[in-house]
Amino acid sequence: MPATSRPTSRDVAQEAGVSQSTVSLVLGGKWAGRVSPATARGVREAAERLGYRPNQAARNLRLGTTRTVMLMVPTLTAPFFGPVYTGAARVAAGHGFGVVVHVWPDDAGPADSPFAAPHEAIDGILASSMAVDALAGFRGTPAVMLDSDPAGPAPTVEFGVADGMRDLVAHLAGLGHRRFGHVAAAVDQWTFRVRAEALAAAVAALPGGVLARSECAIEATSAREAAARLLARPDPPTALVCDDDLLAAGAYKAARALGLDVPGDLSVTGFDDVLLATALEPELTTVRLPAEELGARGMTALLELLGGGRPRRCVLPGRLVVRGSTGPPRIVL
Amino acid sequence: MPATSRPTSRDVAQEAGVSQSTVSLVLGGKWAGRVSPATARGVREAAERLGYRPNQAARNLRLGTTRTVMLMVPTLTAPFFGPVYTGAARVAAGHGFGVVVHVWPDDAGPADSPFAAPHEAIDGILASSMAVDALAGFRGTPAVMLDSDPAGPAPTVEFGVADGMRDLVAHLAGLGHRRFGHVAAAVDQWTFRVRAEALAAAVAALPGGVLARSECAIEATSAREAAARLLARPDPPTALVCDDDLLAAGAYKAARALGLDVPGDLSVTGFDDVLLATALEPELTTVRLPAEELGARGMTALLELLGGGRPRRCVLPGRLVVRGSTGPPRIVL
DNA sequence: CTGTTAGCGCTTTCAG
DNA sequence: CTGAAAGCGCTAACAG
Repeated sequence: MPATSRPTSRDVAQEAGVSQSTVSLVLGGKWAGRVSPATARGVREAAERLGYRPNQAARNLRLGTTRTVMLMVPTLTAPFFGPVYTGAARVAAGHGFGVVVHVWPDDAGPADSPFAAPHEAIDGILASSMAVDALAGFRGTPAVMLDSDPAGPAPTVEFGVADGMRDLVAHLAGLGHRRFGHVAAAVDQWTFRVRAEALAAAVAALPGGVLARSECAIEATSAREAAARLLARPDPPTALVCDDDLLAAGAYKAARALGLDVPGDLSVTGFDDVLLATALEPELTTVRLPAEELGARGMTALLELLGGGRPRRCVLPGRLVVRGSTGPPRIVL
Repeated sequence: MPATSRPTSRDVAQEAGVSQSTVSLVLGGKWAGRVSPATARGVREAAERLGYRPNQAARNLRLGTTRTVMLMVPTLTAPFFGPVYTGAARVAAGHGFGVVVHVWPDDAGPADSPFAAPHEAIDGILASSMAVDALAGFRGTPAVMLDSDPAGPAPTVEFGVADGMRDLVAHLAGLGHRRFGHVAAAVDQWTFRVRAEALAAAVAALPGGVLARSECAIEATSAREAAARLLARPDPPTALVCDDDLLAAGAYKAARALGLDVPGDLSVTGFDDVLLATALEPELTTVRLPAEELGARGMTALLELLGGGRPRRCVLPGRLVVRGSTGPPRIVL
């Protein structure tokens, strides 16, 4: 049962008194010197009058295209990916494309239907925060990788995480910190490797700088334990650099359990600047990563790729946002 | 340029030595006594061998269907809707359906393409946390409403928010609280109206129960101010009931600014149980709303509706989760 | 400058 | 029990 039967291009042709192909040319925007301006206007008016919208299924069949792209993300429960989707979907919609999200690796089993999972019918892939082997099994499908290793085969849109980390260390060093602790996400993603390397390099470049590292899952409880391990060391760090805002929340808990004041006794920083950052007390000094723009730029690049272009690598700078969780280290008498 | 040219049903027919229509019947599962079991098996094997997947565009064109449903949400930046999408998409994928998200009302302008926005080509709508008039302009399209007023025309899947609120008040009353403050979301949504009514009723039913109310945007700073207003009253509340976990984070800030200990001087509760609830210190007593299941049940209902059925109203219970943010009120001497 | 025509891959009568 | 044929709405050759 078709939904509400909508006008077809034949109806428009009839209304305008022309042939179907003329309608197609005009509405497809390819009438440069092939259709008279007067006719074109007539067609457009007829289409308008009838409220004509082309049938996507028919276009897709004819063009061998689906006007659908897949956004691959590692999870949707993390607050970071909602905005990425929003940005991607916004740009896609502007070009008549839909976006389906695919969580990978997937916890759920395979589809229990005789028909294909939706990712069997896509024109392109936007893969966020993935290793390159995520695209295995999709060989031949145009893809753009987001927040991923730019050394891979696909074009990328990334954040300037290394610069962000350097800014963070410069900020803390300027306050007088020298002993740093890294509450590191134990997740094998490019972005976290870069964060770790940039942090290590920046601290090493600092006269008298020392860095200890403790790993945890991206989850508050695990982060609290990792932070506690760092703080239990002899000569504990005066600043905890966390790979993610949520980890910083765990660090706050560890500090509070030890009776340490943030930022009086301990400075804490996050990364990403999600909603949580301002929900915490004190508000979190962090590096803002423009997630929605990542999605938007990624989709722009993918559409360019689908159009036969070769998008250039794009780096979106992260911006240091100083709030109340960082301050000068307490002088130990 | 079609992506990788895939085998068609004609290829399968040839491989199996039968006609295209036979393939269609077998693979469509409608061969009950119309095709011999032997032939059917042959067709299936041929399809398997070739790795055949039916072309959705052709199916859609023929059937006048799109196998796409639209999920309408008020925003994607709130952490609540990611899981809703996940649940909906999981069920949809199991039936060969894709899900496109549509944020409404939309901040962005109209599409800048001559072609339809994707929501022009959908089989059904799943509208979450919306007023019924969100479906205006989609008259005729089957729809299921999520977390919305069940009095509307469409089938609904909702949370038992009223029961959850009653449990919360019972918990607080059991601890000894009588003076309540409601940090209320100033958002015109069914769920918040129900929360407010249930809270008011539960407090009114309590001997000596009093309730003050203060509204705010769903945002930590605004919530902090609303909570501060409540706490500045003569005879301030001993428990702050917040419409949302994020609002509770704001309440924490207000308490801390006044030097009040949570839960020693002030009990605070949230609603939803998002990630934030355990990131706060102390961890938040709240009502868990199974967001992913909301999406899954909603999609199940919508598919039933699309199949000609009439899904029954479904209520998913919320569960009180007691953590560290609630305790007995301090006795004022 | 405009119309005619073929066909994308599939489902579904209708004959055999 | 199986095959032949039509047509969903659209686009792109190719004629005129």
